[in-house]
Amino acid sequence: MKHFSELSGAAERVVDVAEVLIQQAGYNGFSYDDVARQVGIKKPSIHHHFPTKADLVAVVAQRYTHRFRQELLGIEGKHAKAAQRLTAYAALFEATYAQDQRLCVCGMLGAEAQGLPPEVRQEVNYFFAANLEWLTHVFASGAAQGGLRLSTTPQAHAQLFLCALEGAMVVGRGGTPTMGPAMVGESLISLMLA
Amino acid sequence: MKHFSELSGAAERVVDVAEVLIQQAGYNGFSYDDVARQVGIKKPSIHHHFPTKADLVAVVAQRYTHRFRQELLGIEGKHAKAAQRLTAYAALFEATYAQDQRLCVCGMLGAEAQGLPPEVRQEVNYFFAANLEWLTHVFASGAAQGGLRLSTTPQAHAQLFLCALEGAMVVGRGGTPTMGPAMVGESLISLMLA
DNA sequence: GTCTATATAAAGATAGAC
DNA sequence: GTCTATCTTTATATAGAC
Repeated sequence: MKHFSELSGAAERVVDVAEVLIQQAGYNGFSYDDVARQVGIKKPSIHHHFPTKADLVAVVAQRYTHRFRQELLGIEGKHAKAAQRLTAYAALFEATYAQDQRLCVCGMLGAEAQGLPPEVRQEVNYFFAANLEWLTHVFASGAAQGGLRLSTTPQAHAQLFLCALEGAMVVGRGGTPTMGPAMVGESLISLMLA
Repeated sequence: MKHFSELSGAAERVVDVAEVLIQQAGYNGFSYDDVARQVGIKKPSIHHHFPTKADLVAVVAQRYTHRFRQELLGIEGKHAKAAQRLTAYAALFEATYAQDQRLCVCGMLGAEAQGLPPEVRQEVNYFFAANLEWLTHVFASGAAQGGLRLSTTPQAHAQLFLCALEGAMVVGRGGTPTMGPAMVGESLISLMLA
């Protein structure tokens, strides 16, 4: 598969637009023509960069995951305590959601997963696995350092935290203003403070 | 809008099939022809019962929400303690998820909400509002009775609980086996036991 | 890299017969 | 209530010129 680091300028603009469209409407909710119009080129030019829709979306997910992992490293460099890291982690989701209630790319694709091409599913899966691994480490450290009080395994806390944030982006999108990821994350963290 | 209680036998079979298709692939992931084939009739017959796709999906969501509220009443009749009610509530999500990782109808439609017809969005919104109201009451009761230890408002706990369960159905659908709604719910409940 | 033109299939929806 | 036939639009994708 193509790697996002090898994209030309035009191809990168295509990925930029496709990413937002996926966050808004999902894999089945946008077309090559939507992308073409927003980028300002024609449909066949999109196919030139990404022969199939599966190619395009896989690269979108790949780049999204890579950037997310960069953010995780950034959090590790900026915060020492587990609770601070979790707050910063929730803020990543909040930053996306604050832009017109955009969804996590992989949250949206995860919901649609059953009908997606394998290469896309694989990238989505990798995103969740990487996040769970990172969160598991944070919870284990928090428990060891005494800052967090766990009621079960670090793995289960990681799963719970990720699910709560992904869910926060889905719930209430219908219209009624509800709590966003940052507040949901804060509620959960407050339950685990030692 | 049509009410699900007025559906003919054939129309109800259409709704049955559409419900599962929505859970698997979402609003944009299935077609009238998919429904027609599975029901065993032709496409125009579906249009006879539901002129537009928005009509059909709105009725699916409407019936889904009604049945969910019946389940909530059932839980109230079966369990007195807040913690028990929350476990039973999580089991509702687990029962759906256990069938080929089917999603909550309104979780899926919530993710797609930005591109959906207003009448569908309204039903989805009503589902979330009804669930949050019920959960808020359970948490308030649990705190008053002393069975649950809340770190913030009952409203925030309700939001957190619903988000965690909806998220649990999305995360890990990519392939890696992770925790389902029942386990995520149990992890969260264990954090709140007094 | 981008375009015009085109192929092919599928989508949502309607008309009108039975 | 169901069907065949059809309309119209859109989707993904390709061929080949510039």
